[in-house]
Amino acid sequence: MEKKPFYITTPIYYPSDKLHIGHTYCTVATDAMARYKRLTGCEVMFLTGTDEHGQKIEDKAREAGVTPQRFVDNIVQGERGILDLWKLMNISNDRFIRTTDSYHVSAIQKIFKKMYDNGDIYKGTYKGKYCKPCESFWTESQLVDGKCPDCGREVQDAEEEAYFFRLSKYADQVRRLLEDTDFLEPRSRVNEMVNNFIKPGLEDLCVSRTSFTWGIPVDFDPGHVVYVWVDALSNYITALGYDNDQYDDYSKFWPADVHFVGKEIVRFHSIIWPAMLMSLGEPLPKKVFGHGWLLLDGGKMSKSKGNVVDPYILAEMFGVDALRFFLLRTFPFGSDGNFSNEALIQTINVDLANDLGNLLSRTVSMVGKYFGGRLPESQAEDAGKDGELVELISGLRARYEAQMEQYAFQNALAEVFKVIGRANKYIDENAPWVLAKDMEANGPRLARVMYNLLEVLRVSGVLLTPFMPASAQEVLNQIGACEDCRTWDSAGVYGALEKGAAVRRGDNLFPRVDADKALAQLEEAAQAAKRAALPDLEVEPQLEEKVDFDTFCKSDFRAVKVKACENVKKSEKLLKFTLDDGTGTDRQILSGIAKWYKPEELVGKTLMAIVNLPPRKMMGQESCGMLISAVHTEKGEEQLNLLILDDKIPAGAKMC
RNA sequence: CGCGGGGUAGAGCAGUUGGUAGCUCGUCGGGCUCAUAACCCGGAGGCCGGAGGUUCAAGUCCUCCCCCCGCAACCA
Repeated sequence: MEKKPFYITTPIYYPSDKLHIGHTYCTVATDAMARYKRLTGCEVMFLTGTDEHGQKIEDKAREAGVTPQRFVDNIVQGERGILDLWKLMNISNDRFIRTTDSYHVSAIQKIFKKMYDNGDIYKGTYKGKYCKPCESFWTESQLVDGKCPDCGREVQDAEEEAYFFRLSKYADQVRRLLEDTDFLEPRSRVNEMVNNFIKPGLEDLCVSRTSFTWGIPVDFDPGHVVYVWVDALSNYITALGYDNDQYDDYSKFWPADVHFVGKEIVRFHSIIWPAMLMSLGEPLPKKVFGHGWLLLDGGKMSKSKGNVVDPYILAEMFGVDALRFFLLRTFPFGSDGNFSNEALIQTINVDLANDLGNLLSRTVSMVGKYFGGRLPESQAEDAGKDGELVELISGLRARYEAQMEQYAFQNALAEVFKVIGRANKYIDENAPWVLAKDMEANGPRLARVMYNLLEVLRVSGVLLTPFMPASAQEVLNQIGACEDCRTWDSAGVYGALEKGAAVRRGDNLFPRVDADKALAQLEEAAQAAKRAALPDLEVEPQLEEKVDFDTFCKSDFRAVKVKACENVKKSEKLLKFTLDDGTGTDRQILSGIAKWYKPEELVGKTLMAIVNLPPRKMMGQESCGMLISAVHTEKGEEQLNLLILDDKIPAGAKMC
């Protein structure tokens, strides 16, 4: 039988920075959906990727002193980059598109030309405010107090030649699409779009730029590059081979079944993207789903707030499956959710360790203890005691499916865990350890109790596979599920597990997390990350104030030789130097550099000192002058290097 | 009156078309011992942001007000 195609996408992410937990959330959700569809027998195309052009990347690359291409290469392919992250998170995307891929670039040029030729893209002028020193355009609303938001200087009216897309032409069609169909979900987003953007009147959209060069050139008009809309949104079709020879699945997979997008880009996907496709005469995607954000302390996550959560740290600490599960189990997909480490740990401990992990552990252990790991064929059911559980198992797949089809991951998982909870209760009701006291009489009954528990684990295991691929397989392995009873079909029926399947006890699937310890570790990791984010190298800014030559000349700098050096008792910072300053009398200087130097390594060195500072007492000892050091900051940590001079310079030589 | 979302037990959330207010954690008490000090049962704890209104009946519909959050057009 022909498999039903299913095409699902994440947004393509903007690699100006490393990705955070919010991106991970969206990608994990898409992955769970893709795996679910594969499980049900669809032929799935799961696309994700990166949107790599634009001013911001160009600027960031310049700051970093590399070409834009190298800059994005590093974030995408580099260590702990985007590809690494998706590998770590066990993301099963079939394709990964980068807007710098050559096939995409040439396809975009064709698409742009096509829309130009059909009259939907035309040349006009883009009016704005221009800041000359910054060489940047701003809109009226971006200005801060009427001045350039970057440098605060005055801006001037300016015009720039640009291409525009006739978005206005499609306003009515798009409005009907939004209001009369379930193209955009959740429904609450529709009002927002219509009220905010369509009702006030859709203006034509500026789709090219001349103010930067890091973009796809408009091939028939040098100097212009394609601006983000056409470039980025079209990825969903170019990745299938639209207007290029790299791939050839367009007819098979387009229109997409669903685009998962964050609520901040719903506008682009529900207004601009359909309009573009209308212009191209191509079918529209079946659905755009705008999911919510993960908030921290009720507010938005952002670099500037310094509250960005690093998925690497969490995955490494708690396990990939636990993190994936948490994200989809805890938050309704359509609305915002409050992320916290406490909630993550709680979910792991309650759902995964106490309920699921412990159910597996106690069940497998009892099958081992009472039956040597293999249940007998002869089992005695007790309709009164088993009925409710058996019915729950039989209907679970259908309830799960109903929720999954609405992208209600949270509810789908709640259904699974309702049954897991019921199974734990079932153990209590049937007290297998009591039955086991008389195996002769109760053996078959006990076997059936255990079998029912294994069935709960089997069906749950199958249905949890899209969320926790590795752990769910381990559940199925431990209960000895055969290949045929791990399928979607088998998850829909009670009794698919072979009666005599052999269990195999394994390690604890989800160990309990020690919350206090884990939180302390996370705090530490966060601090470390903060340090790593500090600039590699910082030096003090130069003084604005001038010093006159005479004043400068009053400072008497001399070469000095270290005759002896020792730590000052009871002082952590001070070293005591005995110096030859060329006068024939030893000079003593105390210097707060013990953190950087050991006394013995400095003996015999030639250093630089200012010798006419007034003597000063430190820790009860006199210091006559000061040794000169170079200081700078690395990763926020102060670094110090003494000026060590050439040994051929004689003691007492004047510095000038 | 720019737009949208939200204000429900100590915390975090669910509440479909109006009909006795639920879940998880925490807390208090009990049970069990197979299991990852886990599991099971029970109790306490809410005038569902405030004020009006519709209705036999409102967290759920209508009006007004207060508070929190996000977005506000080329910023990807």
